[in-house]
Order: sequence, then structure tokens, then C-alpha cells
Amino acid sequence: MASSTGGGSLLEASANSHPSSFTFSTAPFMTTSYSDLLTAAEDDPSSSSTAAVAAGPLSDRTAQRTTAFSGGGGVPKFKSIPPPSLPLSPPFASPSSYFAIPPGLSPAELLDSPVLLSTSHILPSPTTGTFPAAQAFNWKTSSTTTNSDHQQSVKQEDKSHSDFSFLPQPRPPTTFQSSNLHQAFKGQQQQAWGFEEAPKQLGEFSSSSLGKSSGVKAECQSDHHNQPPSQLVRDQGKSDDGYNWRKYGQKQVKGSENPRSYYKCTYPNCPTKKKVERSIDGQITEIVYKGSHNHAKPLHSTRRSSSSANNASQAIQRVANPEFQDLSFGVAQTDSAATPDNSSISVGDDEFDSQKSKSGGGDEVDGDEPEAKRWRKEGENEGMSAAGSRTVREPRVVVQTTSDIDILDDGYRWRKYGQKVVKGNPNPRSYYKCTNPGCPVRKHVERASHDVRAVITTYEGKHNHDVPAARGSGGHSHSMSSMSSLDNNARNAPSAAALRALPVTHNSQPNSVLQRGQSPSTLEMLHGPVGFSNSMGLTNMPTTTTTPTQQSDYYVNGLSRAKEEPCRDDFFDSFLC
DNA sequence: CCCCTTTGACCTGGA
DNA sequence: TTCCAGGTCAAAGGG
Repeated sequence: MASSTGGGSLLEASANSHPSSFTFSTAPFMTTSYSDLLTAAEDDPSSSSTAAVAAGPLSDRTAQRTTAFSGGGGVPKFKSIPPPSLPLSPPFASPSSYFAIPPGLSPAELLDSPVLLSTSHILPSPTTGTFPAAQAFNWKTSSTTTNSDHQQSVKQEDKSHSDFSFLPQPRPPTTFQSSNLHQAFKGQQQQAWGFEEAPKQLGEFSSSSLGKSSGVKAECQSDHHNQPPSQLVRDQGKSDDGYNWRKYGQKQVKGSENPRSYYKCTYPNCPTKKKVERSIDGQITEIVYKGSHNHAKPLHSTRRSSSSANNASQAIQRVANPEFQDLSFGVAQTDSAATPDNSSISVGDDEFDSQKSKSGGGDEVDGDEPEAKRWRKEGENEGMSAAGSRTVREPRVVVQTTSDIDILDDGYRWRKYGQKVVKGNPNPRSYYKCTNPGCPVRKHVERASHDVRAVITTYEGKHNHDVPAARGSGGHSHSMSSMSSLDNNARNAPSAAALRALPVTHNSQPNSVLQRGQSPSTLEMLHGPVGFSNSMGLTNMPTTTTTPTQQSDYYVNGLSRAKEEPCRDDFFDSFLC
């Protein structure tokens, strides 16, 4: 399926179309932010402040819609905050004033805040279990889209992103003067949010061939931000998405001058595969994931350092969040390690399907479609996007899932039971039921007609049970203090898709505060399983709660001030009307 | 010797 | 039924 759904930045689109609306779509947000950032960086090489580069444009947009956060407006405010573990220094506090820390809150606290959207994006790849950072921008490229125009926009976006590097160390001082800020950004974001990592790595890739493993380096940094460069370099060799892959084929696909490599997870019986397409110069232009790992990420790569290309691809895959890419908002951020084979489904599948439907003219999603076939379709779409004069530098990452049941971002398990195209919206609506026995809750998800990048999720009924323990959720409550905990959080973090959906999600119970067992709103999906909050990294949020629902409430209240229903209603209305 | 990549051939499914 | 393209297999070679 073509994964290019949205080439543009959802955030941007949302902002433009609904300046006052709360846009929670991470993907857009990220995309815009990075695009802007990139642009800023490129436009003004002499940009003297990291803040300007790292947070400038981003903050501009964020600030617009996040005034509420600090000011109490109806719009949630997203602030980027460095991870607790990261050294915070005064400069970071506000090189550009964009990163103001609310009184009474310490940077560390902020870091723990569940609100950072960017962080939320950082959903770990279901297949890689790593934190993708590039989700935001990748999603657009990967998003399924057959629209040539759209792809054009994507190209531009990609191009802009391609040069963007969030990597501080490699960057000239002129670009990133505030090492602290950068560190803050770099560190936690890469890990918890992962959102930064993507741009950074992408930038790395763009600026250098994959073979140079710059991307790998970036990855290493993300994972070991506290480690000295030497350590980072040392880790490069084994550094990747954490999983071991074996290349089992390579082909020159028609319509693209870029060779496509096929990889399989080397873990016994693990069905996960990925396709990596690289441009002539070795840069990864696209990554497509299929399935999810049915095992925990190996503590240590068992294989020797793979080729630079492979490392690069993996680095990218780490950077880019497949879920985001493919708009798999339904992807349960279940711990990939604990996720059963082919269980990562989600709306991601739906998304793919919907995309396929769009491009193929069909409106029926066949969840039982043979993997090979689906993969092929996906590949074809991929080819579409990659075909021609695609100059995208950042890889497009797509996750192909094979299951129709999984834990969605909201923490509940859903089973898809239907899909159809409803009047007024050419995009198919996926229908899901809560898999909990006796639970009447249903929900349907559809891409907004006005913007395929926006996803509308509607819930019906209330859950008569608690949020099921997410697979591999054992570490959800872990703090982000440790890498392992980060991984867990990431894995359990809501999918990018979910985040994306936020902006346009409609809560069937707009005036209610989410309660435990209550059907989650899209917003709720953001918090995902416990631990998500940690990965959020948003600022201005009080300490995170431990229960998903609480988080959800918190989320709602915090981000969009859920209790200020008018705000939400307005927001939703803006999209729904 | 092990592991991984390379690469040509083969298989499969859609048009 | 045939052709084509994508995906996979598996032998060969390299580190």
C-alpha cells in the first residue's frame, strides 16, 4: 500500500485549517516542526541558537496551539522538555523562551510529564520495538497515498526534512549553540519521544551516505546520550533497532531505480520482515515493515556488525516510527517483545487497507489476505511512492501488520469486524469491537474526508472492564530513568497513529471525563498503557499518573484541558463540522 | 567455523 | 494461459 498518506504535515494542515483548534496529531506536528526547523536551519545557517533551530519554528507552532497549557487557553500547549536524566542547564530553560518551565516544576518533572506530544509520537516501532523519532515526518511519506499531488508535497516535505539534522554534536556550533538544549532535545526525545531522533538521523542520512553509519551514530546517541562520543562510536557496530535482521534478498523493483532489500528478523519463528529501499547513493528512501516481533528485543545483538547499509537502515527504522508512517493509529503500543505473532495490528492495517481501498477502488479490507499478497500490495504501493523521480531522502517507514486484533493505543484490545465506506467520506471506516468478553464497546475509525491524514475515531458504549494489561506491559510503570524502561514505555506508548488521530478524533462522550473502564476517547489513546506518560515528555504537565485511565484523564485535562469540555467540543467540532 | 551478504533462479499472484 | 513483477530461496563467497 502506498504508504503515503499524507505527505503534508498534519499539524500544519490542522493549524492552518483550524488555527484555534487543538491539533493533537503528532505526525503533523512533528512534520511541521521538523520541516520548519529544517527550513529555519537551512534558511539561516547562521541561526545562532539551538533553540531557534530546535525549537524555534516548532515552538512557534506549538506555542500557538499550546497557549492553553501555560495560559489556560483552550488549546493545549506542548512544550518540549528534556528527559529527567538529561542535564538541564539554564540555557536550555529558554534559549528562545519556547521552553519555559512552569514555576514549581522541575525539568525532570516536566520530563516525566505525559503531555509531550512529540514524545507521544515516539511510539516504538511494533516491529522494532524502538523509538522512532522520525515518525512525524516519516508518517507523511509513508502514509498511504496514491495522490500524486500529495506525493509532490511529500517530496517537498521529505526534501526539507532530508537536510534537517537534529543531531547536535555533529552539527556546527552555529546551528546548535545551545548544547544543553540540544542535549535535552536529543536525549529524551530520541529515546522517549524518539521524535527527535528521526529528524536527526534522517538528517544524518541525508547528509551522508548510509554507509557512513552516521545514522547509526545518531541512534547510538539516542540510546546513549549520556555516553561520550567514543562510546557512541563504539556502539555503532552493534547498534541498530535492537533486533537482528538477516537479509534474504534484494531486487531491483520496477519503476524505481532504487534497489530493494529484504530482511527477516533472525529470531526463531519471528515473522517480522522489512523491506528497505535505498537510493543510488545509498540513502534509505523507504522502509516497510511487516508483522511484529513475537519476542523481546535482544539485549545484545547476536550478530556481528552488519554492513553499513544495514546499520543505516536499522538506524532509520529506529528513527522512524512505522506506526506513524503507516498511520497505524490502532497499533497497540504493546510491547513488541510480548506481542504475539502478527498481533500488532491495528488500525494500521486498516489504514493500509483503507489506503489500498483508495488506490484500488475497493472499500473492503480483507484482514485475512495472505501476508505475501498484502506485503506485495504494500510493496507495490511503496513502489508507487518510490517510483519516478522520488528524491525523498528520509526513508518512508511502513508497518504491515497481519493481525486484526491487538491492543490499541487506548490499552484495550480490539477486534476488527467490519469496514465500509460511509456517505460523506470516501475513506473507509474500520469497525472495531472490544475483544473483552461481554464488553459492548465498539468504535469505528475513519480518515477524515477533508484530510486523509486526520483520523476520526468514534467510541460507542463503555467498557465494563479494566484496561487489559498490555502485553509486555510489565515495565509500564517504570520510570524512564533506565533505558530498559524507556523501551518498555516506548513499546507501550500509543501509536503515532493514535496521536495523529487526536486532532480529529471525536469522543462520543465529549462531556465526560474518562473513567476507568470507560470507553476511551481518542485522546485517551494518547496515554496508552502505563508508562506512556513517561514517554510523552511533554512539559507543563503535573506528574504522571500510574493508571492508564488516570493518565487519560490527565491527558485530556492536561493537553486539552479535557474538563474544559467546550474546548474539546470546539476542537472536535472544528473537524467534524 | 559461523554469520551475513550477495545474487541468480525460482515461486506466486495479479493483470 | 501467458506475461510480468514482486517476493523468496539458497548456493556461493567474504569477513
